Amino acid sequence: MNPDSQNTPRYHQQHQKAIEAAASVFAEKGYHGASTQDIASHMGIRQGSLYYYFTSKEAALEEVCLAALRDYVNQMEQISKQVQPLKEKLTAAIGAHLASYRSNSEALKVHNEQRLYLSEEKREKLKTLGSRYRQQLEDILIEGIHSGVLNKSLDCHFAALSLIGLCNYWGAMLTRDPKLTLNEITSKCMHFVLNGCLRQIN
Amino acid sequence: MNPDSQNTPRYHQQHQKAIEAAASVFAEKGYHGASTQDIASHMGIRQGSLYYYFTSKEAALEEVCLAALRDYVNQMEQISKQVQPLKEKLTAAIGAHLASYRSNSEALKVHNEQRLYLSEEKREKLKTLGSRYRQQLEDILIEGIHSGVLNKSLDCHFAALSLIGLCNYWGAMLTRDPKLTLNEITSKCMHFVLNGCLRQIN
DNA sequence: ATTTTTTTCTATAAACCTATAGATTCTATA
DNA sequence: TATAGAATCTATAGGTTTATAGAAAAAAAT
Repeated sequence: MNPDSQNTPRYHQQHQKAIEAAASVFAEKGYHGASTQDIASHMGIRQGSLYYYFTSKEAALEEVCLAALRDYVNQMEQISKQVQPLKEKLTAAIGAHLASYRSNSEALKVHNEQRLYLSEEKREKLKTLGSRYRQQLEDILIEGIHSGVLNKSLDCHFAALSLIGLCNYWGAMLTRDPKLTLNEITSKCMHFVLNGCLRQIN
Repeated sequence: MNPDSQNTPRYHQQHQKAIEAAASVFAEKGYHGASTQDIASHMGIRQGSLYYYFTSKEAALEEVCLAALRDYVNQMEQISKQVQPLKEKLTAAIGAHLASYRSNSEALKVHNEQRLYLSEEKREKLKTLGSRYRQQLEDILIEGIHSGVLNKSLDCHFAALSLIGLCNYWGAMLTRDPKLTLNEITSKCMHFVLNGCLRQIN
């Protein structure tokens, strides 16, 4: 394959479609449960032709994960840049996280559930991006402490990870149960994370 | 195979070993990523011999999930029966959930992450047990409201599910990062769930 | 000690899966 | 319209996987 060929608009567009198809199929069947045949069928080409866009099945998984993270980190960057009170920022962050499960061709779900099946080397690449995303969330929380909205003794690292865990759980639920609405889950998560379960004592 | 043969002590013991081997292998490689060869090797028998204990690979997954849930629901039953203040009960529940990720041959992890690969029919069977477990957690929370410890307006259903999501997340972390200690994560989860992140206003 | 039953093994059929090579069709441009 | 290059297809090698059948070994019963 001529290396230039990857610069045509058509290549770019089909490559994109291939990533989306892979994301969708991996999300449904898991990495090992999905075949390259499944992915190819999903985008309407033959199994062998897929290798014009991916060098291997594992490379497909890597691209899906990278795309998901890049999208997500960018979104978070936008949110954390904005000058807004904590609650608005956090709502935006949680909402974006949950929304990506519905819209993002399930790529984020694949990242969360299937990235362990990548080789160690490829997983490392993801880690950098992934921790940037956690760090941004953490920064939002730290800012919230400084502005006096959040508890001074909050362990922001633990809280950020917990928030991610919570969003991943409800994000996965959103993809399975169409009756759940994005807004409702977002606001319930917000309330849960901010207030906890205890009775407030005034 | 004579159907009586399943009643010998040896059969029972080996069958148990097979379930544990399957749990361990599925936890590490995922259902589709693991082969019946892997499971057999893990328990020191030949691939073909495994079919003396499982009718199929999928049946193995089902048995692992069922065993995990049964164990877990029993544990929860013990905890919810005890007459204890809410915080103690909840700590015991969270602790038991997290602990099972380390001790339980990873069967619970398999249930949480791999049960989607079961046929719909088999998944249904699990649902009953699974919702009993969620219900018990929910009941603990409801009791907490009545005793005045928890917020009256708490959505116990949502909170119970969120708690499960949180425990699954940290449980998975516990299996990956040996530096994390069970007690520390348990108490941090408790604190997070009870108090949330907001500054308490007195 | 012999027979029966249980457990494990060997060997293999049948299906499936990834990845590649080379032929073919399509598309854009000269 | 002829031609070069891009995109897709067909066919297949080489490997793995699940599941089964029948032989062999081990254990239990007579």
